Amino acid sequence: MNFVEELRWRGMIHDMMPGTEEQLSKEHTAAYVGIDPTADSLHIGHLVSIMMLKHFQIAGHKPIALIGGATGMIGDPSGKSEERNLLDEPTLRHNQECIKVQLQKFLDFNLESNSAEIVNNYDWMKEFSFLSFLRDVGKHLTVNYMMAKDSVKKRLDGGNGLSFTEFTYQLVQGYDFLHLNQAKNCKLQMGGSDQWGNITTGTELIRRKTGGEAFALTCPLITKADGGKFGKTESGNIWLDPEKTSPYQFYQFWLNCSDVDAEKYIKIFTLLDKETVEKLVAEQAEAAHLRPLQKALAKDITIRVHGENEYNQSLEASEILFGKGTTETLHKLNEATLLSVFEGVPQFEVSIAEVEAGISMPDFLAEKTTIFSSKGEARRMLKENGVAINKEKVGEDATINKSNLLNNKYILVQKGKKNYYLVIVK
RNA sequence: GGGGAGGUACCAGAGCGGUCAAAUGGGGCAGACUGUAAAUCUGUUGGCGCAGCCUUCGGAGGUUCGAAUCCUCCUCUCCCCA
Repeated sequence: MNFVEELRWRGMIHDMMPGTEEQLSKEHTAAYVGIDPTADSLHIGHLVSIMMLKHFQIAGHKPIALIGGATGMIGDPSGKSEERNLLDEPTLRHNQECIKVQLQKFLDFNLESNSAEIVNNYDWMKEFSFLSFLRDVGKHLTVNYMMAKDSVKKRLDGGNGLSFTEFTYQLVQGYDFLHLNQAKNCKLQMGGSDQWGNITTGTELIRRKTGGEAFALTCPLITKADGGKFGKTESGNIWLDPEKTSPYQFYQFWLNCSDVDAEKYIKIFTLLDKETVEKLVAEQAEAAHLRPLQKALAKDITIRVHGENEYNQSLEASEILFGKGTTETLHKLNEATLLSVFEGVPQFEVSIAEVEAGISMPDFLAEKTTIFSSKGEARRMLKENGVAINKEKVGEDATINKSNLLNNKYILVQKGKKNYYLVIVK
């Protein structure tokens, strides 16, 4: 199965320039995707294009990850995007290094023929003078062409205006492609479907300026069945960095996907082959409550990103918290297990003296700890039967005292079904 | 530079002198149902010592018994014309 066929059955192709498939079967090709270096970690939103690179490399081609140090400073008008902050160079470099480490979990940087590579467009844009840019790049494309782009048209019609900077964005990104085309013989750019306009500006620029050939391939934007934004939770992005999103939370994110989404995601975010996926889908249809799809998806991607150990711990933690876990089993857990289960769960400290004296529920939840942001909110939730201590629902009038301690120093608080907090009593 | 419109809770958006802690929708959170799903239904969504009080409607003053609502100045945003 070639690269394009592979992506096709996985539902990862939204649009493709004619001739792309031929180019790839003709010779080994280099392709790139752009990544915004706005943080020192990737989040799962980045994963789609990284998986495209991964498949690309598996197919024997050369993947390039372009860190958008320069473009990130400008702000892509495609979709609504807020004004970006200028990153200073040390931050940029730091982010680039961190991202590289994470990319190594997906791409192979030590191959003889088609090693992955990382480049940063800041490196070639920073010395580029405005005049040279106008002469060497701006001259080759007409404003008419640029205005015909959907992303530009939308903003022009929207009544909100479009700054010159944003308008120019496509030229800068287009120049990246031209640069890589000349420097590294890169002939393909991939990205999300929202990037189509920007990518084609690049291919157009290459054609007009050098007469060379270049291609574009985009994947559909990842959506959720309920229309929500993919990869976001109440607490923000799902990061690959375990400091930002614990392996347990990471694992839970995938495990919690709806059935519809899981089937889509497993094709995109894992390398499981068609046969395996089809088997899992069949199993899901038969015994949906066992959620074979979600489990396989969560397992595969958690191991890839965090490793086998972390996966096993997350699995164990999930079983204790959601499975047969009761107050008794919690009391029976030894300290080491307890701590490893709750690694990555928000923690609070309360003094032993206060616990011995007894603390009222609203005080405990909103004052001694910040599990709730106000006592009113805590009370509300208590009334709604939404708070449990050590897996046992409690009411508004309950108090915290010594009998609630697990291993003499821990209290497990549960807000709703899925949010856990560990209070350490000292 | 001239003219116009407008800044209300997480967002969108009503309210235009008292009955406004502020309609409605979306989003969030929780409960029921379930499979840690989806859909649905219900509750809730400023703070507190919670039948009461305190702080909110861009900012600062003012009018009034009483202001999100009226007046003055400031400020920010957007649109149109030059």
